[in-house]
Amino acid sequence: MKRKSHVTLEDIAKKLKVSEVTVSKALRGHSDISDETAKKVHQIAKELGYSPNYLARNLSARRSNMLGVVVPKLAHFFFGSMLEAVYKTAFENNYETILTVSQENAELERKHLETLISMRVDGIIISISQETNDTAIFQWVKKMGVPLIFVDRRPEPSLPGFSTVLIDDEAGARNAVEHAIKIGYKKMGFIGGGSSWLNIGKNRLMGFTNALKNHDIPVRKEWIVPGGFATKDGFEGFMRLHTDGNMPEFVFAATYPVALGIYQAVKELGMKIPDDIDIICFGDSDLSHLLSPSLSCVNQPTHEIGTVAVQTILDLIKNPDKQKEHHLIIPTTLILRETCSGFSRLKKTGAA
Amino acid sequence: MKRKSHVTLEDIAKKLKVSEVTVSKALRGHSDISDETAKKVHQIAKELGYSPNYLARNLSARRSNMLGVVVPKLAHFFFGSMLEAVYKTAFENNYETILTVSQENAELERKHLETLISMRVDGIIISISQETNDTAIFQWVKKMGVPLIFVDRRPEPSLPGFSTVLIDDEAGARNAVEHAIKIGYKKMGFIGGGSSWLNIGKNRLMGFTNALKNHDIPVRKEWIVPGGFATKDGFEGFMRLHTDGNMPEFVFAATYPVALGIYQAVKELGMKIPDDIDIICFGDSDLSHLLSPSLSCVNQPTHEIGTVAVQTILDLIKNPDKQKEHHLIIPTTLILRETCSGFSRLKKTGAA
DNA sequence: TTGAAAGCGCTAACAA
DNA sequence: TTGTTAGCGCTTTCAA
Repeated sequence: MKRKSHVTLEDIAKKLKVSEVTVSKALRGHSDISDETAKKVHQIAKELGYSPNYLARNLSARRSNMLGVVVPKLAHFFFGSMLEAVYKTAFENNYETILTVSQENAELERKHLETLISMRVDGIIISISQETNDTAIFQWVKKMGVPLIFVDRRPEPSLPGFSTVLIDDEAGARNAVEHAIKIGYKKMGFIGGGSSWLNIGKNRLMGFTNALKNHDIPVRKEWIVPGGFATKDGFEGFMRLHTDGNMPEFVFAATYPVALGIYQAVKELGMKIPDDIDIICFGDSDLSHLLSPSLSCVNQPTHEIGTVAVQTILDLIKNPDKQKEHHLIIPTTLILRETCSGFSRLKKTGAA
Repeated sequence: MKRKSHVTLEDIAKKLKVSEVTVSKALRGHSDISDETAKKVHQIAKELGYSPNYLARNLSARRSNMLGVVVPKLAHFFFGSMLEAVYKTAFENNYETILTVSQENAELERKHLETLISMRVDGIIISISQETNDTAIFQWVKKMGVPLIFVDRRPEPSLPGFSTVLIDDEAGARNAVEHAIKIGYKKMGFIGGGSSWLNIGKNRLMGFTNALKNHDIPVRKEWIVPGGFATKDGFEGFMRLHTDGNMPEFVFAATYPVALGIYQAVKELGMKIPDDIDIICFGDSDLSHLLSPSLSCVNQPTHEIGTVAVQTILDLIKNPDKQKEHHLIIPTTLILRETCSGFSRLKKTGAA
């Protein structure tokens, strides 16, 4: 494990016959130092191949310039895309991003939070796992003096004292379902995202039921199939609906992966979208438009979420005193493609 | 930026009237310490809410238990999926993963490598950007005494002194194209992945040409459209092919995103797969089978790559002396779906 | 089994 | 503008 030790401030200082402090300041562009000295220092640092030791720097300075991030999944378009923006914005603000993945597992999530605290990150951005229902760990993080914000997914009910950057889940789902109603659908189903301690499942379902209420359409329990947020939840959910017989004519998928699972189930069952079942889902992806039929979605601006999340946490880091809560709600847009288009409905009514 | 300071070893030591060293050892399960003392120490640590300071620990111990990772893109199935395995394997081995994203940009990649060195990661796993053609930075990393391995993408020609975990690109592409030839195609095209300083583009193209050579089919330059590895490269590549007129009957896509771009172009041009053009691509995704027609692929075992990459770098970290190169080549499998199936070809020859 | 001493490489006061 | 002093919180000898 031993390796030839790195060049240090001391090496540069000795070579130039100045103090370490002078070198340290010069390297960090401190205004104290004369242009001449600064130039020399940079010169020698380059010659010697100096690489500052962040461990030492951060330990000494009592801040790490690191942001901790916890997400439930990586290989999903939403998180991958959001994280690109997080990395970019953090980098632009001179922060390093320490990413951890909970794999939708509450225990792993807890360990990751402990690790991030031990790494002394300056702040934490988290999108909680679908299992997380114990909020003690977040209180502990807070007690450790590290600001934490929830992005996209937060505990339900909301946790006082923590800022959030959320999507307008209720309105997004409601608008989509009202669109389906306008086209003429009356038998409405909902699949996925059922855990009652997560905001996104609850609010999307609420948007769904609100849409039905607004149009005096009865909510039928047997057409609401809760579950997780993954592809397999969509697949199994639709299969269950099918086994029960008496299908709805439209389903709202709680997430994009859920919609993929539904596509898969529909294909296996030899059914057709939109003829046998029509669909809109919450969340877009770069290839929704390549599915057949192309999938209509409630679009979440993934990059904006990532960017705003970083800005929010940086603000909290820089102003630890006025710890008032920020609650940003980011609006969605409905993107209509081939599913649930007026056209597909017309075809059907014509045929009926 | 100030915050109430954390609990330290000293706090625990004072409370127990033992030395810091004893506490440090006890907390790390060092064999020196009596069970009794150890128990007490853990007890108090818990009571006080002690969280070890990794910055201090790593600075003092001269190793960080951190792995640095650089990938070109995040929102792509291949990297997202590979990274899940990297995180998992690293975690199981008590390593933290520091992920950085180059966005296919060589300059950013260089900065990230410098940052990782400054963070004093114990080793680096990198999949280089499609722009990277200056290898000096890798030599510099080596000089800094930090082991680095290339995974999936490495500079071309290969860089002596660095271990690699690669896919068998040549064989994967060759087998796929030979399959297409067996089905009866003779007019063969290749789109994407053109930069000659990246192994994957070069070797996949080589597999393509080898397949043609093996079957005495002439390689036609105008049907080989180089470019990058992204969706837009596939789209633009296919459009160029179309503008030139005189299309091939089959194209091999250098990557999965390239194939998506081709699907998009085909759709916009009002053409049909596989009737007008047939396709196989290098790299699978969780929803290839939902495309229409479902896409046949050369499957790369993403999880295996990530796992093996971590194992390789850990081995290098643990045995810095015997620095012999490891070169792992991971085989691929051809997954046939609706594109380029015998069936689709039969239909066509029947119709021709 | 325990602890004293020395330092990892850097930065933040404060003096000069 | 530069340097001195005093840590940051921990681990690694090595002696007791």
